[in-house]
Amino acid sequence: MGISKTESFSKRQNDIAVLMKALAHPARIAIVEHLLKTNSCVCGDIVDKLPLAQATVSQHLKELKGAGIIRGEITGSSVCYCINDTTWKRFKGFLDVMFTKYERTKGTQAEKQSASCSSDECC
Amino acid sequence: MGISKTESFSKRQNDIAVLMKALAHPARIAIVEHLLKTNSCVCGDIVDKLPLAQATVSQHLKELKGAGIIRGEITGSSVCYCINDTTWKRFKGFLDVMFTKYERTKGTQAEKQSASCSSDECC
DNA sequence: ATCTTTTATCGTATTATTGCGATATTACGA
DNA sequence: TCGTAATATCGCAATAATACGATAAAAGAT
Repeated sequence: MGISKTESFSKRQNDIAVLMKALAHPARIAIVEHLLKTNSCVCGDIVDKLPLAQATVSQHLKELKGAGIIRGEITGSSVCYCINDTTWKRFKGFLDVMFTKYERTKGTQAEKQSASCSSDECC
Repeated sequence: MGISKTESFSKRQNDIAVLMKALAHPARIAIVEHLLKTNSCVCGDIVDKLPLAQATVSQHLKELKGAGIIRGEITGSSVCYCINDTTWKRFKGFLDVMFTKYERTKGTQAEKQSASCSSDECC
């Protein structure tokens, strides 16, 4: 997507961005949602569920795996995918912090923001 | 980023992907974190805080705004940015559902998954 | 050994993103 | 009105993502 000045940002910010990017495609959301629902994650099943060619699905799986969001285990000639607990918890942790920050700021400035950011001092 | 078959996926999945994509860059994470911390969101302040040219920051702001994550209000010759409450809550809602699904599946299959997805029936 | 099934990788056309200088736009002040 | 300050947009070069057919690689089955 064009050169990115990742080195100018914190590791934390880059980590979050990597996870978000991995989920920044409806096919990958579909894959993750499928894995969240059923833990049955043979690659072929995922290919069958998605309206994309096998090669394309494989590429999406690779990206999710690259970001650490899923793990794949070889079982004979098929591969079994599942959510990577460690990363998923880390992701949830990042978001919890952000959502908490939001609530805190919201709460502090409740009156000022009542008219949804249209007062002089809202920003 | 190349043609995407968005029409093949649900509105929900596309909506989530759009929000994730908007946050899939460390600069945009930095902007959102800044807005979460201080509600002071004059555009110039953000430009000063980021190691990017003004034009580039403006483009990132536009993308965040396009996804509905932030809102911009014109105040004289400057623009005041803040988190868009509606979208932010919707985003949190999407993620809450995913995290809940995860906990549920995890709980249900606690024994099977004990060895972290390496048993025969894990997937 | 050969064929089949399953998944990954390669090659490639198309399209999107990133970053920035240059320039336009808008509001304010002298 | 003219100049200045604050943002947005344009245009471009460089790079990354998407999708898929073709093909490779690995494991089972016959």
